[in-house]
Amino acid sequence: MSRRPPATAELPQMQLVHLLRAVTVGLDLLGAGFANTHGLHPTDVRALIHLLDADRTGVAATPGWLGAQVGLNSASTTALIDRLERLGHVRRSRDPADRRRVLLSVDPSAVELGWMFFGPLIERMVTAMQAFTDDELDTARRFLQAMHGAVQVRPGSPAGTPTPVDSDPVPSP
Amino acid sequence: MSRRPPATAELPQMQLVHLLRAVTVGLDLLGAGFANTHGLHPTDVRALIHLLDADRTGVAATPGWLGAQVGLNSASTTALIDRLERLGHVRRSRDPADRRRVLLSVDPSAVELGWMFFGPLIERMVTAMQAFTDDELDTARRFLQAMHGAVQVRPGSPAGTPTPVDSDPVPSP
DNA sequence: TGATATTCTCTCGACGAACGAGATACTTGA
DNA sequence: TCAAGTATCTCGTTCGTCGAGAGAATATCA
Repeated sequence: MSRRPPATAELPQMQLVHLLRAVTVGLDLLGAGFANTHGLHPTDVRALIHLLDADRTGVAATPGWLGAQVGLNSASTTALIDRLERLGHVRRSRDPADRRRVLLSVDPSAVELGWMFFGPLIERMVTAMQAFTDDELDTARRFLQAMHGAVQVRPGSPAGTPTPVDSDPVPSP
Repeated sequence: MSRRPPATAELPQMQLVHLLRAVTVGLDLLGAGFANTHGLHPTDVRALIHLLDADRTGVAATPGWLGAQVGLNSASTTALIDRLERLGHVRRSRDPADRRRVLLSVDPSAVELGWMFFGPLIERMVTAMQAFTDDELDTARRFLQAMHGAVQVRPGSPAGTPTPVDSDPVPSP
């Protein structure tokens, strides 16, 4: 108890921290539920999200890149891609420019799966956003960008942190 | 592609959705990094967070409750608590009122661990919040609450969704 | 009171995701 | 051409998770 920093517990800022974390927990549970509804593992869902993101933003997805995104070993990444390929959600092809590399392309079935997950969620979110003015949404956007920055650790993240993410998943507007 | 809803891709709302998801991904990776730095598993970290929340808000934590929070089987929940108990972060004790139930109490070491994780993160977040006025922070709070509501699914969540959470992790202000 | 159903937790055996170490294929620079 | 570096994959092990079911305590009703 005495170790607890003095007055942070009641600051309105702490409400926001807890709230943000609650949203995160909710999204995680949502993803986990969607995963075992479709015979996937939570990691598979996360991987699919990253692959769809890459597809959407034109980033070239390779096993190494994907492993970095989801924080996985190379061995585990291979196994992950094997699973997704076996399910028909992803295809491997050699990069003609650098034939060491393998390029991952998402199948339409993966896109469809993505929309099955995100579609209703996005719908609920967008509906909820209708209660806000454009200015307020812009404030929320700036706020989330600030939080996104606070979450990205780059300095002395002690050993084993799988976060050397090079490409920002959210391209600045 | 033809399955993609018409014009959602470029709406400013979509920016917010992607941004929120990016923050979630960041927090997840942060948790995973913290986990294997301390010889824990991501699930253990999530469980500790819930246990600390319960401790903070005065909710009685039991194995069943914890399992529901993290979306785990009863067998897995037992194993999870075994791990945490072996590490000295949690203690089991019988509920004197209902002697079927086991009450979980967090050790000070767990609280310390929690602050090692959240301390720096909260600091960065609160610092980032200083760039916002009180009104703006209030807008952000309302926005996050709306998103939190959108994330909580209650109706026909198809089979296996582990989200029948009864107690709101974020007590309304 | 006694019998039955319900609730909560734990044990057992099996599966498979993730890891570490090392092998293989390709590219780049001297 | 050869060495060093990079990208991916293979092999064997560990351990978290699951399904099924047992045990203990409580609640319900005749």
